[in-house]
Amino acid sequence: MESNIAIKRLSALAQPSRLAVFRLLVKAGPEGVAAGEIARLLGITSNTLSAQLNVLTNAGLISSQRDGRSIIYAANYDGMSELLVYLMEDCCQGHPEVCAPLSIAASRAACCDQPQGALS
Amino acid sequence: MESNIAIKRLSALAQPSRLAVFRLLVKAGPEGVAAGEIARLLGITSNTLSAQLNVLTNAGLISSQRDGRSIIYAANYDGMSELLVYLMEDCCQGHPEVCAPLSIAASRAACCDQPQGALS
DNA sequence: TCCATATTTCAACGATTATGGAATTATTGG
DNA sequence: CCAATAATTCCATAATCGTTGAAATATGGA
Repeated sequence: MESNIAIKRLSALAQPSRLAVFRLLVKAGPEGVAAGEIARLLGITSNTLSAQLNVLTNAGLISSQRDGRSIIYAANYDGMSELLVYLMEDCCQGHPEVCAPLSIAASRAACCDQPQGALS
Repeated sequence: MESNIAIKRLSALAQPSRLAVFRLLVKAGPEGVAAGEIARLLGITSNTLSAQLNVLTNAGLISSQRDGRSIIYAANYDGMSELLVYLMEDCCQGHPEVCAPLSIAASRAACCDQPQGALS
């Protein structure tokens, strides 16, 4: 992952409305939520939300798909995953003991009951 | 973790110089790096760097300690860990299959060879 | 005390960004 | 084709942010 893409994603998430939108979509799962409903749920005007959705999309954090008159937005889990990897990837250079808590936190925060054998 | 703190940390990291500083300190480990050396390594003027270090400090991502004439900065791994947990904490509400790759990525990116039994 | 080094603070400029009103495009149903 | 709904684009304004020169503070050594 390139630095400028990481910046783009961090910038996209570093704004209250966009972070709320992203977390809403993360919670909503792969089915996604229509733009209008996002606006209603978060109390944002539609044109402002449109700009925010555009930023998140350009950052590769969400994707969209038309469904009739609505456009459905969904979180891009791969994009989020890449960012997390980027933020953590240099944490152990010569100091594995330092970021052990980080590793544990990541494992615990990530999915509820994943089999630990999943990591090759 | 509160939303505004997450925003503060994401904002702090969402800037090229600051992300570079943070990753440098993450790589450097707990011994840290003096402000002047950070400036030299990254080619940033000292006053600009001082402002950046202040932002990272206020976000709880780094901490400092005087050593003679120099001030040594070091990454705050706990602060980073909290942010990662916050970003991931809602990813599995009813859809564990979706964020399994994220969990695997987190485990793989985090420390090199941590014993898997470390997670309770 | 005086000087050099290390870092921070202050003030100001230029650039970027978030926001909302108004107009525009796209889709559905009558 | 026309009206209604859904979302986006355009434009202007206000606010925030990064950067730098210059001055100020803190420490160590002579």
